[in-house]
Amino acid sequence: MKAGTDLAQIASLVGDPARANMLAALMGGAALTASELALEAGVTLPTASSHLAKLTDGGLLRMTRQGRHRYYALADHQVAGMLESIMGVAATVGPRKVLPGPRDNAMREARICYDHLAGAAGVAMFDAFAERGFIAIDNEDVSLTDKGAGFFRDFGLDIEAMRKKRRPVCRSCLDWSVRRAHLAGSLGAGMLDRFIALNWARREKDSRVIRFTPPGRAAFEKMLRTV
Amino acid sequence: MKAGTDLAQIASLVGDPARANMLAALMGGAALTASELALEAGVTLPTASSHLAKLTDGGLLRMTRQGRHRYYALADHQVAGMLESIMGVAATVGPRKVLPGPRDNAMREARICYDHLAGAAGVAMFDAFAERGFIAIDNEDVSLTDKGAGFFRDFGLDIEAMRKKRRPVCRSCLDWSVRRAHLAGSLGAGMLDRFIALNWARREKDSRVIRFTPPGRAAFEKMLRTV
DNA sequence: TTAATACTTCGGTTAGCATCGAACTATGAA
DNA sequence: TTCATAGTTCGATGCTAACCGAAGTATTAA
Repeated sequence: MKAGTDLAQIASLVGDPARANMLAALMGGAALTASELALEAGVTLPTASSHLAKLTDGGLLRMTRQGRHRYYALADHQVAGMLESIMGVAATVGPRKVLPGPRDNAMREARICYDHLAGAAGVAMFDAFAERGFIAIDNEDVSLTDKGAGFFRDFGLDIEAMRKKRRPVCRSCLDWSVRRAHLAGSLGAGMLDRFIALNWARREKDSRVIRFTPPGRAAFEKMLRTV
Repeated sequence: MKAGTDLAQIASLVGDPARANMLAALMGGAALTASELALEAGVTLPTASSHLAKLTDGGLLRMTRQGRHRYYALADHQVAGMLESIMGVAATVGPRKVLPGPRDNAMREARICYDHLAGAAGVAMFDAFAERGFIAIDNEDVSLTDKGAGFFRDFGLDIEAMRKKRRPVCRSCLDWSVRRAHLAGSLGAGMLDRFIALNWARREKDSRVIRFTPPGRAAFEKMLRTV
């Protein structure tokens, strides 16, 4: 019964449309200012300010001052994971009758999900790695194989450093747009970092869209084929 | 922006105290009648009925009629996972002053998490195995040692068969009730199977609670000590 | 048929909270 | 200092939704 109260407290924070829009915007991983979030949520500054205070008090956001700006970001990975899991449920039960506009198309193709690659490109990568036995999948659980560790090391990732961190190396994450799993965890984040470092892709400013460069797209697809 | 709306829709369903209490009660895995859930939520039948309709429409619950009863249960695995993840956030953020009721106590003590043992008993077992060097823990990653393989073989598990499967043999899984790791993967599942085969424990019907038999409890604790 | 149980629907009340404008605080620039 | 930008606090308003009692439907029991 007290469990229900805790549940309700957190969920009701997410359950308001204005706040939910702010949280969704922050799932891109970037920290945003109060004004930007107000715009994103479609409310005035005072309203946004009140919501942001609630979210921060509730432990869902953390705030850092920088000059006269206040940057808000998701508090931690656990919060991001919770939001993804709610989105996952929303995607499976939702009406799903939205015809995607041009911008949505880009989102469906490749976007950032907290800090790793999601969308069709993310799903394709996940499938390719599984196919080749670089990752082992057991329902919800994903683990890195020895064979995979070798490949990712060659690709420029520091697997040992990842293993030392508290964050899971491998995780699957359900994609709301395609309803398929993609690669999360520090491995997923590391791969996206590498793509950007190699100039295969870049983040679109103030958006969750990931744009592949033409040579990057080719290299990415080649990697999937040869994998 | 559409993402935020979906998010809010689902979260607001969970965000009402009465509904959250119902959902929490249903996390036990058992299907409950409308009257039972009304009692659980502390509201009258009409109010409960209205809430249950919303939850069912929203895709969070599924209902089956049986005579003049209507049994409600969580819609699927994904919904249960979402609730767990919200509880996880609530636990890290929340005041942590919950006095668990008798039923919650059983859940905290020993319950099933997918297919392996969780709760205090699961954590104790995990710690004991780690202590003795049967499993090696490197932050998130857990691996089976040679010494451990010998022990588990003697206990009746087919380690070689587990290694052949794609599923990771060893995994750790974070427990929301105690916030400590316990043993997942095929080894975790195998151990629980053995406990049940040995009649040390059994699953409570329509629930996630695991009940140890008195001799089973003694044998389990002896195993932990001698391990 | 009658009665009882299990649950839903309807209607009206109430309380909470999201919202905004206006005024206030704080940081930075001229 | 003065002005501008960024954000918060306050007070009033209005809408939503949770709630219950009473009446209605459905299923089983006698």
